[in-house]
Amino acid sequence: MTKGEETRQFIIEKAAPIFNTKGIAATSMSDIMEATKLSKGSMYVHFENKDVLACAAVDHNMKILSTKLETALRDGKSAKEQLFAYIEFFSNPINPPVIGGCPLLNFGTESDDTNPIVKEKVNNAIKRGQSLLTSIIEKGIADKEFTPDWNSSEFATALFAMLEGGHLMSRVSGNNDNMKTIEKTLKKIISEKLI
Amino acid sequence: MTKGEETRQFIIEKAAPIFNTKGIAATSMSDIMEATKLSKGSMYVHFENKDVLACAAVDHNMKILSTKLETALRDGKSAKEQLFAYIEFFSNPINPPVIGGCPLLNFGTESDDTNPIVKEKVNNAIKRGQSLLTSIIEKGIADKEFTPDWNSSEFATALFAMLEGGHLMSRVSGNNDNMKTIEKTLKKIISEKLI
DNA sequence: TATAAAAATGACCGATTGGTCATGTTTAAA
DNA sequence: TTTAAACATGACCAATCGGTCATTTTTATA
Repeated sequence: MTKGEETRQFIIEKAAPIFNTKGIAATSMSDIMEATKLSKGSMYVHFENKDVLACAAVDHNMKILSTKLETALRDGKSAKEQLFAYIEFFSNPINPPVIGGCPLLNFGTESDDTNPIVKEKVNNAIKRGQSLLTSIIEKGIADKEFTPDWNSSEFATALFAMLEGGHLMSRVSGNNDNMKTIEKTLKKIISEKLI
Repeated sequence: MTKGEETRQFIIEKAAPIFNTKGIAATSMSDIMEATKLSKGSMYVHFENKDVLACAAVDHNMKILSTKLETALRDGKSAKEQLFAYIEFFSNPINPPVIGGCPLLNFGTESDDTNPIVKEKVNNAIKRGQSLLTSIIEKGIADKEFTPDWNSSEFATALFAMLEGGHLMSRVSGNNDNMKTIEKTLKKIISEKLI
């Protein structure tokens, strides 16, 4: 990595949690300057404008999420264990895997009416999440772990929605109670599908 | 209503959809001035600052939501019908009952890390939503409509989370497909609890 | 080690932000 | 109809916004 690439990456890493916490619109270049201790001119050497930096920060936040999720799923031996790991990975919104909370929720709600580029990034990330879940369930069905009549993509959608909704509820209430209820509910449904 | 109260209300009604669409931080007083065709000074006669106006707009958006929801539930004769009406009320995020989409989702995600006052407003609104759902289910159980072993508050939480999560997914994807899947899933679960 | 390119700096720019206030106009009660 | 209070106006304010650029410093290669 050249010096320039290093600095660019450094800025992204410092900026990502700020954008995810405050939102894109509410984050100023001064915020990033303060966090990086870099001058304004230097920021614009590496990013042609704030939007480009914000997009890079969005990507980075989602990358952290998917990387950490991948790690969390790796130890799951069965499909059931992987689904449980997936749920547990999202079960602590007060101390979430990505600083500022779920970037899909944060950037999705901010961008849906205002920023089509970020919106599409979030849309694709959600689709990837859904298809990952679907494939885990289908693997479980193929391995005779789950009942074959289980509608995999339908449940994947429901599970994903519940986790995102539960994330919101817990973040706003300031505790994980709602999320724990959802974790319990989801695990019960999955257990009922075990053969 | 005095002239002043009328103007104040007029400003709130014009401002509410803007705040709900763009977000609080990204909405400027100039945006409100343009929408109301009022002068800046006039805005500050009725609201001491932007935060106060934003809070009033948040309240107004939530009021619209709860009022429309109340109307939608009124015709439901049984508990089952009311639950279905509740779900259907939220089943079209692309053309939602409140301009800009669900204010709980929008203001909740924006405020959770930055605005404790709005955060608490959203928290209370969610609690009201949950207890409304819980009481409908419990009425259904008392009326021998649902099986008595149904955990009402647990399902209320799950239902609420799924609707919010589905709302996000549909808004970001630009269509109601995910929400329709969730509607179907929820209705199936409820139907299984019918006696 | 010489040197050209890349990176970093910070003063500076116009535009916009939230907010104030003296002034003029409208409202509503006496 | 008088009159004081309430309301509306828009020029104005300091602060901050995103962004530029001439200049200096650092990097990396020949």
